[in-house]
Amino acid sequence: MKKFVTIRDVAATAGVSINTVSRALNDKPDINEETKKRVLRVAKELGYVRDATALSLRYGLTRVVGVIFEDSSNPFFSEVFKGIEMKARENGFSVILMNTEKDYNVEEEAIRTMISRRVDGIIITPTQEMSQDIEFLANISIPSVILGVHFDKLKLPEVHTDDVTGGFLATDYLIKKGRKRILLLNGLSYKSVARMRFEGYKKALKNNGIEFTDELVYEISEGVESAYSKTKELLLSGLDFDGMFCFNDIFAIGAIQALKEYGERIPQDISVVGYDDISYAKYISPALTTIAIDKILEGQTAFELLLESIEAKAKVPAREIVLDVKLTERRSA
Amino acid sequence: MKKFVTIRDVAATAGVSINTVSRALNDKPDINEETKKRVLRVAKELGYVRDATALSLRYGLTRVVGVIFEDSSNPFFSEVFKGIEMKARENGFSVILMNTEKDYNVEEEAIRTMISRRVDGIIITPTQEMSQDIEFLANISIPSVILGVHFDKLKLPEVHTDDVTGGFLATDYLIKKGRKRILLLNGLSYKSVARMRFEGYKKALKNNGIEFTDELVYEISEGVESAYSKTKELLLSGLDFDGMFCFNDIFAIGAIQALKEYGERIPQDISVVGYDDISYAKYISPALTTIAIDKILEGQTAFELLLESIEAKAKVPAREIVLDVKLTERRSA
DNA sequence: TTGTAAGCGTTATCAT
DNA sequence: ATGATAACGCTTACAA
Repeated sequence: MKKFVTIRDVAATAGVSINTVSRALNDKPDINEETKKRVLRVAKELGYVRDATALSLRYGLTRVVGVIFEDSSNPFFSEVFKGIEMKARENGFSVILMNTEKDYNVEEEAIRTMISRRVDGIIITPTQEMSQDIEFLANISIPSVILGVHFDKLKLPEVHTDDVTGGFLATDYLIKKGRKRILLLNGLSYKSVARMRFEGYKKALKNNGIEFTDELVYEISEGVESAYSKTKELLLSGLDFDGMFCFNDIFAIGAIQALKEYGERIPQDISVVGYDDISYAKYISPALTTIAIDKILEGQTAFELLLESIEAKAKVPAREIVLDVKLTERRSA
Repeated sequence: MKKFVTIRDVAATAGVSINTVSRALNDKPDINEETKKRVLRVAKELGYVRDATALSLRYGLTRVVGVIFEDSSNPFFSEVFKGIEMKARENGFSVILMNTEKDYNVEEEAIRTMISRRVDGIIITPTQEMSQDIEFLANISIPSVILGVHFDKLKLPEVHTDDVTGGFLATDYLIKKGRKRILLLNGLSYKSVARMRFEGYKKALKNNGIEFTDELVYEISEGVESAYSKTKELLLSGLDFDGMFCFNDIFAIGAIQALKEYGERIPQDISVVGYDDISYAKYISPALTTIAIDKILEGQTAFELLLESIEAKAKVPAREIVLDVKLTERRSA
C-alpha cells in the first residue's frame, strides 16, 4: 500500500541514471539544461517527493528538533511552542513535541526517544526535582537548550525570563498601591523560577522598608484548584493580608475565585498580581494585573539559540539569555 | 561533533559480527545466551542507542505521525493535541506538530513536509476555504484523519463532535430559561462546524415554536476582539435580544466583555452560552455556561482511528466518528 | 550459533 | 555531461 516514487522510478521513466536525476533535483551545475528540464518534468508527473529519512541517514542530520515540555496544553507552554515552531519552520526544521506530565521517568524516556530519532537538537523544560538526565544531555553530543528554568551550574545554554525583576516589580507595585502585608503564593521552591520570584519579592520588601515575615509566604503545587484551596484555607485561618502576589496567572485565577467567595473585594480589600500574562488574564474579572512575558519571543529565542549550537562546528560555550519582563496594569491591583 | 555509537562499534568491541549484535539487541532466539549477555553489556557501556532513521529507511515506516493545526496555541487545539500525543506515546509513535496559521499555502506546505518526512499518518484540521489538498491527501497512500470538521463527501476518516446537537442544546436551554430573542454569534459558514451549530440553533427554535429571523444571526471571524466589537456594534445599533449563543467560548468571552461594558447584567438581562468548555470558562465572570466537549478524548480518538488505518493492510473505508457533547451549566445563562 | 551480503533512498566520489 | 559505485545504520535472507 505504502509506496513512494523514488529517484530510481524517475530515472527509469526519464531514461537517465539515478544520479542525473539527483543532479537535476538538486540544481547542480554539471547537467544539460534539456535533461534537467525533462527529469524535473517527469519527477513532477510521477509525484516524486524527496525522502527525508534517506537524507537523514545519509547526512547524519535529520532537520528535526525535539521539544520536551511538562504539559503542552498549559497556555504558557502552548504559546512558547508556537514561537519555536514558527522559527523552526522558517529554517526548514520540523518539531517533535513530547509531554512529560511532570513525571521524571517519562522525561528520561522522552530524551531517549529524541536521541533514538537522532534529532539535531533538543529544547527542554526540565522537571527540576532530579536532574541526572540534564547532566546526561550536557554530555551527549546533541545540542540542547534549557527553557524557562535556570540551573546553578550552567551546563547547557538557557533561555528564561528575568524573574527576580519580575518578582520585584509585582511586589513593589503592590507596596506602591499602599499594601503592607503581601501574601506570596509561590510555586514549589525546587524550581529555580519560584526561588527567583521569591528573591524579587524580598528585595522589594527590603527596598521599601517592610519587614519580611515567612508567615506570608506559601508554596503550593501546580494548578488552579491548589491555589483556590490554599487561599480559602488561609482566609479561614484568619491570616491578615491586603495584597497577594501569585506565582502565575493560574494561581491568581484560583485565588481570586476563593477571595470572591469569601466576600473580599478586589482590589479594594485585597489586591492581586499574577505572573505570565496568559491570554485570558485580561478577561477574568477583575482583569488581572500581571507580570507579562513575551512567550512567543521566548520560544523563538530558544530555537535561535539552539540553531546556533547546531550550526556551530565546535561545541559552543553555554550561554544564558535572560528576557525582560514588564508589569501589565489592569484592575486587580 | 555529532557521532553516535553504531552497531558496528558494538560488534568490534564485543568481538562479534554486526548481525550478532543485531540479534542480541532484538532478542532473537538463534544466539548463544553468553554472547547475547556480553553484547548487551558492551552496548550499554558504549551508550548505544538504536538509530530510528536507519530503521525508517529499512522498513519504510517511521513511527512518526504528523499533526497539522491552524493554531496549536488555541486552548481547544492544545488540549486535543495532548490527547493525540498521549496515545501516540503509548503506542511508540512520535508526533510532529505544525501550524498553518490559517494560511492555505502553509497548509499545503505542511502536507508536503509530512510526506517528505514519510510520516506513517496525518491528523489534520483543514482550513475549509479550499480543499484541494485534502482531495490530494485522500489520494496519496498516507493514512489521514480529519479532525474537528466534516466534509460533505466523505473521502477520509473523520472525528468530530455532534455539533448539531450542541447547537440545539445551547439554544433550547436558553429558550427554557425564558429567552425569546436569541442572538447567534456564529463562526464563518464555510466551516462545517458553524453550519452544524446553526442547524441545531434553528432546530431548537422550531421545536419551541419560535420563528427564525436572520436579523439575529451574525458570522464573524476568529478571535476575542472580533466578538467583542461585533457585540458592541450590535448593542449600539439598538438590536433587541435577551439571549446569546456564541460559536465558542472565546467569542463568549469577548461578548461578555462588551455586554458588561454596556451595562447589561448577565444573565438577568442577557443570557450567554458558549461552546467548547475551555479550561478558563469556569473562571471568567460570570462563570460560563457552555457546551462541553471532551477534547482529550477527541484527540485520543483521532489517533486511534489513524492507527487503525496505519495498521490495516488494505485501505480501510472512511469512517466518521461523532463524539457526544453535553451542556455544562454555570452562571452566565 | 555465527558470519556475509544485499537492500532501503539518497548523494558524493570517481570514472568515462 | 553522464554513469557506476560506495556509503549512511540497520535487518534479513542465506551461507557456513
